[in-house]
Amino acid sequence: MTDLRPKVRRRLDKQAILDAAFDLFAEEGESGFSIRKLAGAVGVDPMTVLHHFRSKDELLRAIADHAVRGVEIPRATESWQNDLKAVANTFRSLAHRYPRVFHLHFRYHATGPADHVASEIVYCAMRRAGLPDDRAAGLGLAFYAFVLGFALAEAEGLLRPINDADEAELDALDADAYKATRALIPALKGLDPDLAFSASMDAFIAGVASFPDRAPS
Amino acid sequence: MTDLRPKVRRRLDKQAILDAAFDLFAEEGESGFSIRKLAGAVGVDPMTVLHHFRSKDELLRAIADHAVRGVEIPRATESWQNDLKAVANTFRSLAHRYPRVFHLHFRYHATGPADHVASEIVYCAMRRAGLPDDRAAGLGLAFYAFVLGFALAEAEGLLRPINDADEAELDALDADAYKATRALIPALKGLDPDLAFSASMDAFIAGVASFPDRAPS
DNA sequence: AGGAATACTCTACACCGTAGAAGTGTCAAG
DNA sequence: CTTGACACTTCTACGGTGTAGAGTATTCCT
Repeated sequence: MTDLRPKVRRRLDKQAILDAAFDLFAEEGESGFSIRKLAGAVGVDPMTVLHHFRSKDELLRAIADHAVRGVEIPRATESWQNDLKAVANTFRSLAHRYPRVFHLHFRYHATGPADHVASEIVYCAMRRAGLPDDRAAGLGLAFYAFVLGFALAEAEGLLRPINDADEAELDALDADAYKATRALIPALKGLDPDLAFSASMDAFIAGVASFPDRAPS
Repeated sequence: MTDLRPKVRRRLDKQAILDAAFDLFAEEGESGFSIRKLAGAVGVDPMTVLHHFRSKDELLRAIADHAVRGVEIPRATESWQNDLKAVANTFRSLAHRYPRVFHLHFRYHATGPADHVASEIVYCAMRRAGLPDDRAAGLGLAFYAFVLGFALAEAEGLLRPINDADEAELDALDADAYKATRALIPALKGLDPDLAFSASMDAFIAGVASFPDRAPS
């Protein structure tokens, strides 16, 4: 009945493979990742990998889980606003740390322990903000999607300050039709993603706080 | 010097290939898409595809462009709030229409005409909301990232109402540690993504409208 | 010790993107 | 009309991929 030994051995190997897989994926990105490369890096036959993970898809799922498993969700505080910001910052810094892995969270929407902890904090915050249950659920999920989306966009390079080529492209736009875009070129050159993120978080939170049909807190 | 004829012929073929590529990708998803399948569907040699698109990567980029090229961005109105919502709805419905294609917008952050039109409206709205230029740039981009992120999350199934299996998983969570999550299970079962989206848009917009250092509108 | 389970490897197959050479048809210049 | 240039298409081939299936080695339980 006590089958610890084989499992110990097996689990160690499986974990070692997963660690190596994560490292390889984080370094090379999805296009540079293959089971054969991974097997080569671990010094093992490719089919050994598939013995532990039934398919590449399952391995990628495990990689996605592995990333989120390492995050520390800060405990809830007395301010729901701060709690929301803390959750948001946690996921954003996760995306910063592993920019090439982060998109897997969308493909395999992980519902591991860390995700449950995070969404509990979000839901709790929404209710503490005085929202009725249906609103809390919807806005909580939307908040989650927003945060993940922002983090992904950032990881994929969508929010980088514009370079000279970008500037030239914007400068070539019609001066009348694109007045605002052209006027903001200097601001876009000096864009601070941290500031943009915290400002937009503040905006969203302020919007939640002033939600029409909320109860008094 | 006048080499119009051959180009006309060529463009038609190239466009036909791109159309077929888009259809195949939209139907099968990225994992079911290959140059060889596409070539088979068009009735042409695989290398012909690569003659028109230098590589698969370039073809995918063209597919991403193709999707966004078809969207109609509504013209700016007198209400910047409505303009923001209109842009948001445009991209969200794009994701609804082509859920398996939408993630390409993150990989190849398209800056085609449609994107310029959309971001002009967003920037213009932010300035009309009274934000200073640096804030307008940051919040405009953040708004964009939020909207794309929400749409992607939805396309990937992150915002579907929970099913019985999900419910059982949530129900199995610790009753004390996950009070809010468990309390919201009924709301999550009846979740309305449209409502969640519009409510969160309202929240964000209300937050922008009440931004501290904005000028009087 | 014997048997069963587990871990691992080898071989093989179908599929992939694409480099390079070899047609093929069309057109402008001689 | 011939010739050359050129865009277009195809053929062949190479190295890479995920993984099914059979075989081997190791380990554990009785």
